[in-house]
Parts: sequence; C-alpha cells; structure tokens
Amino acid sequence: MSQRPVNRDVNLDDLFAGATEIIGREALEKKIRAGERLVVKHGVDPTARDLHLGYAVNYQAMRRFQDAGHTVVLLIGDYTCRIGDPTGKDKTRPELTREQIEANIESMLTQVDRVLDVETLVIRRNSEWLDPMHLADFLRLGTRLSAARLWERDMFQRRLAAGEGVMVHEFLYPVLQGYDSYALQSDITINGSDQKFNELMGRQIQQLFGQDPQALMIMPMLPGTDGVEKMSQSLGNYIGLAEPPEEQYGKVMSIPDDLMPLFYSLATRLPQSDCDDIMAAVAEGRTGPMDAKMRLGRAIVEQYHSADAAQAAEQHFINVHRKKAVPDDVPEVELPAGELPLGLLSVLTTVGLTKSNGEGRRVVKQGGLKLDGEPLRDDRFEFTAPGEHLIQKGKRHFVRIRIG
RNA sequence: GGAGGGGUACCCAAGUGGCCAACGGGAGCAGACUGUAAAUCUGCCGCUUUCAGCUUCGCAGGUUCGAAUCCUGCCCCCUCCA
Repeated sequence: MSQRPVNRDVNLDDLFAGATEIIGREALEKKIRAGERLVVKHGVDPTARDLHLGYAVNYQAMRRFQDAGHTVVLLIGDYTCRIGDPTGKDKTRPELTREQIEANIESMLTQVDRVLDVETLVIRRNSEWLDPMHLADFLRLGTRLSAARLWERDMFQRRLAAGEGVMVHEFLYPVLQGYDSYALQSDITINGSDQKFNELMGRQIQQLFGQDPQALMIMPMLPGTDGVEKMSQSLGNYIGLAEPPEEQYGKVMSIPDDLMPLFYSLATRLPQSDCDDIMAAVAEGRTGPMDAKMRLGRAIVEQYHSADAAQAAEQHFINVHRKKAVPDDVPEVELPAGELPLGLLSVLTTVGLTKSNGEGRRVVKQGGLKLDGEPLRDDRFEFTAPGEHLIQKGKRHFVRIRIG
C-alpha cells in the first residue's frame, strides 16, 4: 500500500470544508504543519446497508485527508455493534456472524470506493482490542471516569424526562467507543454531530492514558429527500451512493427547492464559491430553480457514476416525467403461456407491481393502470393469448410482460 | 421485593361489551395540479373467488347470543419506592 507524502502546506480551510465544528483545531494544525502523518478515524457499524449521500459528507472530508497524505482508518464497530448504540430506536440487534460482518464490510467497500481511495484506506475492527479486554480492565477504566459525565448526555436526560428508560449497555457504550480512539491513537475523528458525545469521551480516555486527545471534525447531517428528517436508510428518504443513475437523479429532483444550497455544498464536490454563484443566479432570476436542480442532479450522478450516465439519467427524467414517455429500460418478466388465461390482478402481483390483489383492484379502480398505453379500468381483465404487453402503474412503474 | 402504568394494523396512537377491519396522524399507493418523484387538494390504504366471506387488537383459555373491550393464567415493556 503506497502512501502519498504528507502535504504539510495543505490549505486548512479546504481540508476542514463543510465541518460545523472542529474541536481541538489548534493542536491538530500544529501537527499538520509539522508534517506529521495523522491517524484519521471514522467509525461505522458493519450492518448491511446502502451507504447514502448523508454518509458521503464524511467520506468527502476523509478523502481530502487521504489526498493530503494522512492515514485514514475506517473503523468497523464489529464489537460494539453487538451491543447497540443508544439511538433509542434499535431493538435488540440480531448478532452478526463473522461471515456476515466480512460480507458487509466487502459491500461497504464497493460503495465507498466511489469517494475514498480504498488502496490506502486502512480497515480496523474494534473487536481487535475489545475482545481481549478483561472485565477487570474495563472496571479499572471505570474507576477513573465519572458517571455523572455520562449522565450529562442530553439524549439520556431527554429519555429519562420522557419516562423512557436507559439500559446499562447504552449507558456504557460511549466508553467503549471512546476507547477505540485510544487504541488507534487517533489524531482526528470525522463523524456526524450525532457522534459528538461518544467522541468527546474518546478525548477524555486518551488523556487518561497520556495520549494527545484527538481532534473532532463534526460534519453536518444532510437532510433526506423529504426535506425534514435527516437522511437515513430506515426512513427511506435517502439517495444511495450505489443506486442507478436514474434513481439518484430522480431523487435529487424530488428534494424541496430550499434544500438545494445544502445539497450543493454538502453533496457535491463543487467549491463553495460555485455553489454560491448558482444559488445567487436562482435568487436573481437568471436561472430557473428547475435548471439549478437539474444541474445538481447531474453533478451528483456524475460523481458516483459518470458524465455519460448523468446525461442519460437526465434524458430519462425528461422523457418519463416531463414528456410522460416510456423509459427504455423497463424490466421484463416472462410468463408461461401454459397458465392462460391469466387474470390481470394476479399478473400485477406476480410481476411485483402490487402486493395483493386488493391493492391491484384499487389501482385499477382509481384509473392508475395502463395496458399498452391505454387506461384499463376492468379489474377482471384476463390475458387470453400469448404476446407482449406493457403494463404501467401510476406514473413511474413499468413492467413489460411476455407471455409465451 | 412493593406500588402504579402499558402491550392495538408498516410506525405513532384512539377505542374499555354490539354502530369495530377498528378514530386520528405519519409512511405508502392512485388521481388532479405542477418545472419536479416538491407543495397542495382528492381518493384508497388486512386478505379473498367483494352486493359476500375470512383472519386480526401481546399469548393461552373462559364468560356471553355477541369481546380489542369483562374474567383467569402466562409472557414482555416502562416509571417510582426498597
């Protein structure tokens, strides 16, 4: 693994771009200027998931550190994920097997490689040091940490006030996560603001052991496509890094207009000055909001796919949504002619357009179904002969069926 | 160990013997409108062979013509006190 030389003259404002807060900035700057190769930590759970633009806010920052020659560590919380972060939402998590964890890391890497340089990326697992840790060691660490400090956490206070409980493991979680920073000798951790408390604990533990406390680069949470909640997989309001170009583009087009500035500066690699110019042009009426949004969509698709893909996705969007034409990549399903006649409702369900016959009946009744471009309002319709048909549900769900 | 509160559909949450397939909100789906997959408005939103039938309100029994609602046992969750 070949590493770039450390760039001690890197522009710090560029390096820290986008961060809402840098804790311990001064000490960090000294290290950079002295030409030290920093250990840059970013922790993730090895759960199976689609990485999305919200995470990419961190990855882009990590990439800049890589480019400046520093060691970026992707810390896999394979030990702590067995315990469960106090999100207040998680039920007891199913325990992941070693194989699952490795498979998840693998899939994660194929997603982050769109942003990070995986050649120099260092992967560590916190089971490396937490597994061999003895309870006595942990308790000894506990003799030097104040419980009151842990209780301060606003989430705990809120939950207690709301009459909800706090579990012992949740209470201790920050200690384990903080220990990671010590084990890695982290110089800086890049994470979303939701991790601030845990990472501050890391600073404290590092100091207990005589280490320099890590700096914290706290990145803003990107809102989801609904414009209200933060982007997250469980809320389904996310734009995945590995999603197909048309999906990414379409989802970008669906964000509320007033989210555009945020997406421009957090989700694209455009310099902040360019983002400002674009939004100024919109404000002054020189550019339409739709054009600005389309440009945003292209920029994002281009970043995770290619310029060609961005063009194609835009064309697809114009065709399907503006001109209401049929896209050219409609999924096709083969149906055996032996089962003729085939009832429309059961076809809709087997083809995956509806979850039940009742839902299909509803869609047909409401005029949301088209067969070969023609509205079909008869839920008792049957396909009686072999052949090819285009089924459209609503505006954007298409399936081509081939009976025969 | 004691006292109290609670478990309802994908999520939140009403309902405390029939008018309950179950109020309301969110999510989702469809229609209208729109530059948009935004916002707004309208409709739908357990399953089925839909003028009807079937299965649902933590689990298992029971009372009753009839239960999400009452009784018994069990499981789980939360708060306070010890």
